[in-house]
Amino acid sequence: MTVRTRIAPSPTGDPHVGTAYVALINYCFAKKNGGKFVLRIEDTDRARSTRESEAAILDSLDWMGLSWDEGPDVGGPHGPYRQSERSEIYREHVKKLLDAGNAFKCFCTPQRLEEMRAAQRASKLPSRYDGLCTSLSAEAIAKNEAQGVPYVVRLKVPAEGVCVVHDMKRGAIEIEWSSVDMQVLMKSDGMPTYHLANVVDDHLMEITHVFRGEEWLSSAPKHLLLYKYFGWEPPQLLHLPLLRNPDKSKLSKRKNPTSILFYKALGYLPDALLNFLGLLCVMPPAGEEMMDLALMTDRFTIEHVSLGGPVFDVAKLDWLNGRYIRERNDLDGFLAKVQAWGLDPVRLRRIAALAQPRIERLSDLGPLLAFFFSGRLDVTAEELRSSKLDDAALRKALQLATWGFDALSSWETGEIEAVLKGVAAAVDVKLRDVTRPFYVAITGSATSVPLYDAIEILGRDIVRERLRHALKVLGGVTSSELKEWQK
RNA sequence: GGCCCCAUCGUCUAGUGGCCUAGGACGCCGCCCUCUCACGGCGGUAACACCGGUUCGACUCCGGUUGGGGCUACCA
Repeated sequence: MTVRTRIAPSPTGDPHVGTAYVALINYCFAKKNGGKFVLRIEDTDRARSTRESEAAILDSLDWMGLSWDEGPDVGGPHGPYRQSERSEIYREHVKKLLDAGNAFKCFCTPQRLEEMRAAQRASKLPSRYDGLCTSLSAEAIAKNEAQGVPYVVRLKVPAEGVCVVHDMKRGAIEIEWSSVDMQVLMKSDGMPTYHLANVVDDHLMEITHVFRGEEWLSSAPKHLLLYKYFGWEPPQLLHLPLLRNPDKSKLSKRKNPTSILFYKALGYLPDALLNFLGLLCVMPPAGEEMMDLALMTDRFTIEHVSLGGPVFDVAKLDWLNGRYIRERNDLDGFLAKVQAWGLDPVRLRRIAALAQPRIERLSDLGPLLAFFFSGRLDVTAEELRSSKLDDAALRKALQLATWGFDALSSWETGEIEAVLKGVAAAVDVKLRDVTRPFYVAITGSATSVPLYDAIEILGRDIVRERLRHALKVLGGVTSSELKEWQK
């Protein structure tokens, strides 16, 4: 049997370094065993999935040198590779489950479910669907459907016994069926949930090994149950540890840059970033930690995938990136990389347009534009402070802007301006008064090129990082402030 | 709270019962090189979470404790 692995990102945000890490492991295992590596887009969340995100994820994985044998862009024998285009397949499979009595229609309203969970929480019981709709008569179901009452389809779960999940590294894991929820398999909009789609697709796409994040471990019983209901052989499972922040919590963009785009924007080389991720799952040759993809593939073994959640150590990434810059490039190669990174004609033209009206000598460009070619700016609290806002209001403004920017679906000056206007209103000062500290935080100076353009050109990731830094030098935000401002 | 996973220097890790007075790498410190800095070279700092077993012998096996993490959605 041919080994087939997959990476199945959800296009609901920026391409995450964790996705690249999981992809790398799946890639290495497939290639090492002469198999295929498949890319599938899990866009069953209609509200959050976007084509822009999908494109960014594909571009980023490609940028890092991870190529797939089958996927939405290159096609393949098991397509389509985008779940939103496979609705009919899921519908058929849900029908099979329903007909066999392995799933049931649930007409409970979100309100009832919420009340149910609140009651369960109050009495300290595990949160789990109470099974009300499992006892609905055929007539009641028909009546509801005739009236057009929206419903979901839920998985029937054994009342007792244990499910044994075989993890390739952790061995047998026992989970009580009584702790497994009657998961929604098909949402009221007719789209499947991850749980259903992932099982159906992995089977149909003949995936033999599933290496995925540890966050899926506790839902593995649901997946195994589906394989059983369908009469299919489940793939081998291996749950990978989650990448961590320095404080050991799950790597999150709230605390650290997580987007591959950020690392690209800062001038990390794709080979270095990939090598760095490889150090977390491949044992390098003695005395040498530089590895290209071919070497990592060759050396990959699941025995050397460690289970402890690794901290994403930027200092080590920096060291490795430095080595790639100086050891893997002659001067011409280095120059080409510099040009590709910072002297992209389109970007440069936009920047030049901002600078031209504001300079008297070309040599004014350096100080005026340095912030476009920098990572973190070493801005101090003194520089950020303004007479119009006290520290608390200043922090609130920065935090609200961070949230506002994160929520933007499109990154362009109009939207950016709207966020800042909202922030000004929220802290009750004129726009120009709230804007000043943002100039400092983002451009490093209170006098600079237009802010909205600068923000747009710098990109979401660097802006988030600079706002985070500003917040940090101002003493950070307390959790009570966070709660208060969220309103 | 409940369920589950994990546990070697600050960080990434080697180590699969004796080879371990625990090895490497990053970071940090010192020295050398040197017009500065960086690079490079050399040296140093620093860990088996704890408590019980099993064993002639535990970093390695088992149990408990502690700590960390994940899940607990009509998100993935």
